[in-house]
Amino acid sequence: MRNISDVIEQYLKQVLKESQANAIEIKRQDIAKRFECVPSQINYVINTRFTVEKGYLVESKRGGGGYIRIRRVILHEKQDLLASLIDFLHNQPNLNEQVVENILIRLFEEGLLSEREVRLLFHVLSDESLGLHATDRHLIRRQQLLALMKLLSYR
Amino acid sequence: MRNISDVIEQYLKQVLKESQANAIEIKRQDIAKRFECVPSQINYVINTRFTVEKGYLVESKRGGGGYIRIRRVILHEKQDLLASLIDFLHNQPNLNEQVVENILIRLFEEGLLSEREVRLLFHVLSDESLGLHATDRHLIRRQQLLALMKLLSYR
DNA sequence: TAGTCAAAAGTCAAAGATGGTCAGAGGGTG
DNA sequence: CACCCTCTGACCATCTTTGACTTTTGACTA
Repeated sequence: MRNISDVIEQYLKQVLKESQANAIEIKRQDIAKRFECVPSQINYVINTRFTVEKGYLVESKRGGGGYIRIRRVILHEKQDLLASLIDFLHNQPNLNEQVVENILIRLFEEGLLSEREVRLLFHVLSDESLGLHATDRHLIRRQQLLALMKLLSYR
Repeated sequence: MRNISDVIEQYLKQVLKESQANAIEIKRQDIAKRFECVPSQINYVINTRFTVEKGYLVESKRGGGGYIRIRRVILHEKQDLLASLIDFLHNQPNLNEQVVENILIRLFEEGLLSEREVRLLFHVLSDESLGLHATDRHLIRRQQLLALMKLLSYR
């Protein structure tokens, strides 16, 4: 293998495969030492190889007792729908309540959200809840809906 | 477990669970000795892990015969829980990710949200999703969480 | 009763321990 | 050569641990 990133990637995937739990917890420093590279190399590997689209979920904690946890997740089969909604969100400047509702209902119809989840989210994303000026509302909704899509992309 | 704070947290929660009274009384010095740490470590654990929004109440007394009493607050009535959280939201200026997570998990523990709903909402209310400056984030979170409480209050 | 002292617990800031980010240098490939 | 990955290190953010100093409380003493 030609570069260290690939080697580290393979190593992590191997460990992941061997673990029962679908998840591993590593110490950045340890891995860096094992492969004799700088710690930030590990971030590079994770950012380029263990992304959500590739079916991985990464959490971490800093400070004493810190760790990086990598989890294998199963992607939802409706990636196309999500991609098109994400695309829509990026190009639609006007995210008023009606548009938000449409999106949420669409997600419900496609089986990605329950009725109750739609209600919760709609309430949280409503004009009343957000307050603010219209432009800010649109902006925040876009970001929050995008975060939602990202979460829905796996089970 | 990685760090002493987590260990002490687990220990205290265990003792709490085993006690009949929903409350325990400890001597700071004793706990510190048991885990071989400085006494103020205990304060750290209490301040970071046994917070109001997580549903804990802490009282203490100094001097001879001093103690620290930790009480688990259990609110069987949905309205009581929501009222106390609403109260908390109004009085807590600092609504960072950790606090938001604590609140959502509390709602889960008391049966008002499912695990998945917690994940959805936490994601939507995360730093990453909100972007913005800290103060604005806190503000928006307060409003959105209050909206959530309101919705949850009528079943 | 007032004063003193020792035994708690509290506070806070500095030091320690991790992980994250980012921009620029380095290298391989079409 | 141009471009796209990789690699590196300086600097940043966050959580934990530690210890010096402070405050509170009750018992004992004058």
